[in-house]
Amino acid sequence: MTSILNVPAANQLLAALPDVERNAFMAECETVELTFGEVLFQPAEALTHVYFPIDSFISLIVVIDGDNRLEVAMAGQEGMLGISLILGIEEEPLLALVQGAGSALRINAANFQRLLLESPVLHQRLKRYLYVVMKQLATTVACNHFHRIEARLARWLLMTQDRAGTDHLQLTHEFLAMMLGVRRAGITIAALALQTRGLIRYHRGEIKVLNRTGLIEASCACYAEDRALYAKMLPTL
Amino acid sequence: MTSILNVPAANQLLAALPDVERNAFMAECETVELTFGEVLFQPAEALTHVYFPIDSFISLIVVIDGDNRLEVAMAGQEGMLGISLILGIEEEPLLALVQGAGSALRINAANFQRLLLESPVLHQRLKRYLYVVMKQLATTVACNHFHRIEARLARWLLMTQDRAGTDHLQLTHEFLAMMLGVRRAGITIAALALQTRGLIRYHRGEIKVLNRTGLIEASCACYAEDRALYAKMLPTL
DNA sequence: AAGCGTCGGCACGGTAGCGCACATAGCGCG
DNA sequence: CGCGCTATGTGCGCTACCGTGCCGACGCTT
Repeated sequence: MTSILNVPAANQLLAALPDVERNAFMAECETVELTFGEVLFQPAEALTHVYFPIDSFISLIVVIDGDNRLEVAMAGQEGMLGISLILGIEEEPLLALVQGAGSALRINAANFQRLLLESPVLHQRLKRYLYVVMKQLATTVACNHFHRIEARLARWLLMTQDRAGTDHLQLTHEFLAMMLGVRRAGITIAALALQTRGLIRYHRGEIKVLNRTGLIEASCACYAEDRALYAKMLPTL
Repeated sequence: MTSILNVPAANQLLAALPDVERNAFMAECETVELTFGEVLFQPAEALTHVYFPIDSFISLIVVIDGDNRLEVAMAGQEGMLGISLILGIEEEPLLALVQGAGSALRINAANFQRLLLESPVLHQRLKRYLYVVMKQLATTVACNHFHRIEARLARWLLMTQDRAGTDHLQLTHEFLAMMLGVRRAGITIAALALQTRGLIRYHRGEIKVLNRTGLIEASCACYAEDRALYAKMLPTL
């Protein structure tokens, strides 16, 4: 009887909903397991489902000039995938790549749009989330432009840690280089600097965050700003 | 009698509306003159009005680390200012700086939100515009990261020309440097290269576009992509 | 225990763009 | 006509990062 109340709390956008709305929403959802490297959306492809990660997390990536790639946003249990459907647009602008395996709630696009009309609190909450993502996108333009690799790497590790919900991440330098749009050698140098300062430790694709506070200091202010904006717009209650 | 039909056609978001919706909207609008350098919104400030430029155009700027500035979007007669109000959020994330003096339609925030509920075509059109801006933001992250100053400058000049509606722009290197987040000397070099190729001519703050096609070739593909997306999502009819 | 693929450290020369500073040159104003 | 302001050109040394390629180390497989 109470099981329905325990499960959905895992996604922060859904957790704070009134019971009626959440139950109606959950009734249309299915739980899916996402595997590392899976592509949820291709740019400009028709959007058939919307995802609410529970313990998985997904990178949103711009593909430019054919082969250049750059991560511009990330979604985990604090967010959702398929935000353009909030606007009634049935395609996603970005490549959505599963970066942390785990489960997510999934809902059919048509049902999602219908429920949006019937669930005012959900609708408002998702519009606020969309706003947060937009502002973060704008910040990211400037962050990528002005901040050095080391600070951006620190920010990125923190964001990932928040979404993964563990201090133990599985990431190679190669992968990080693609996310930040830089050389692998560039990541090696930055990661080495963070490790030397005792903030992280890594070894063959396993990164452990040792000192979160120090990592925040090493990152640019963009990380703290992102968090503050989310907390302000989408309080957990 | 027909005057109401002539004026509003100037803004592309409003021009394509059914008469009923447009008339209702226009009834709440006032025309204002915007002057160069005027600030329409400060980041995180309460949003009292929404603007639909007619022949003015406005830069949306991220302010980061206290003093760094970078333009991340632009709005002219093809767009609007105050997009977050489409989502029901009464603050803007960015600094809105009038870059081309001219007129704009202005509407009170409360009336705007009310009209949105009563005008389905307008609402849908604005949601599509918001999507376009979001995708352009994402593209801009990558553009600023991967493309060189010269290409970005060319793109920027083209975007500005479209919004100014003339091949004669008033812009100093100093100003361009701020928009692109680079040194003035960097702009001098890039502008000189474009001038040498016969694409533009400039002199003490006056820039003339001589060869639009050539300028498009000199710019990165981002310009053409932006245009294509807008045309696809918001056909002029 | 040997082999092999993956991961990370490192070195090389090259380049875009930086910060700074200074020089020139139109243009308006008295 | 000359003064001063603003806009532009340019030079210098410097930094961050690039592309490439190599090598060693680890650890999984057989």
